[in-house]
Amino acid sequence: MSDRKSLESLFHLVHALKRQLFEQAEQLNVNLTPMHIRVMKIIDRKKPCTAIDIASFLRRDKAQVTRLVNTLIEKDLISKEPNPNDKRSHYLCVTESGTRLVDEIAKIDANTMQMMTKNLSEEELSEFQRISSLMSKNLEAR
Amino acid sequence: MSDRKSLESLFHLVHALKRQLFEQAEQLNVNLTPMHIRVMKIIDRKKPCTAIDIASFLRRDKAQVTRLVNTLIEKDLISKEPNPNDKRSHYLCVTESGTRLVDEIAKIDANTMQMMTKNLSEEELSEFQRISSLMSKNLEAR
DNA sequence: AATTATAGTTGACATTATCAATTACATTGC
DNA sequence: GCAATGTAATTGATAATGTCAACTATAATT
Repeated sequence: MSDRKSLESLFHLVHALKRQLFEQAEQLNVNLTPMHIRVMKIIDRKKPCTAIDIASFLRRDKAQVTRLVNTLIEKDLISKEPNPNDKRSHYLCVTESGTRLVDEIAKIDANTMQMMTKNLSEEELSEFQRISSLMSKNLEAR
Repeated sequence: MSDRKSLESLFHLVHALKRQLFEQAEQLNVNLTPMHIRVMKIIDRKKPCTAIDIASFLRRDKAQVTRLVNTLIEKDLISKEPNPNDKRSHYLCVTESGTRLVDEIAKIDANTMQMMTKNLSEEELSEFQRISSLMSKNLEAR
């Protein structure tokens, strides 16, 4: 069960979290996926924000970002503004209805976070995050 | 960056780990995916093992397990034996070539684990696993 | 014996992800 | 200034993972 040298506990957490995020997305009633929601949060936080910013933050292919962004534009949650420094690029901006969605996301997010960490101390949580960062850096440093 | 109340560090770890597992799978040169490899490990460890055992351990749909198992059978890595207690069900058994693969997997796995946790103490690692378990239980308990 | 439950399979489909090729613009070095 | 090279974004193709619903066959329950 508690195999010191196995990743099962992490795998199970990841899977449970994924399901949780899908349910979160459903609660928003706006037909978006978890990745769309992550992108909304990123655009809301980082201003100005380009597609490349999103791709590099998420460490994802630009192709995926383009498609996620397109859906968000179709749904009038974000808009593309010209990037004065680079005609190839655009600034992505949260619209009014996008802002309302981001507010909803924040509330639901807080609930999830609280549920997930309800019996953990601040120290345990930050320790968990510190170790997560170390491990991902170990994997990425190659 | 180090947002106390965000899951970004975990998300990044998950993504880095996923990439790592794909590379592991490629190293095996047997055209299997990370999930196939997880299933091989499960069948090897749990004897006897049925498809339902795998589904419940992975918390995955039976449909997915059926397909993963079928690929492994096609590649002669596991075989289906009759389950004497239930004619609907089968015992899944690692074949000879499957056993050789499992051995290779173990080696590559150990390398990954070492790389990922190289600057972590035993205590940190087990703390990480303890917290992971707690969080996934929190999410699953509903 | 009839009803209900379970093991496994199959088909359809959504989400996430990557790669390669392309277009348009930007930057660098001559 | 201009050629070469690099970068932002898009599009098409495709793979891996995951879920749901419907189904068959067998098991368990009443």
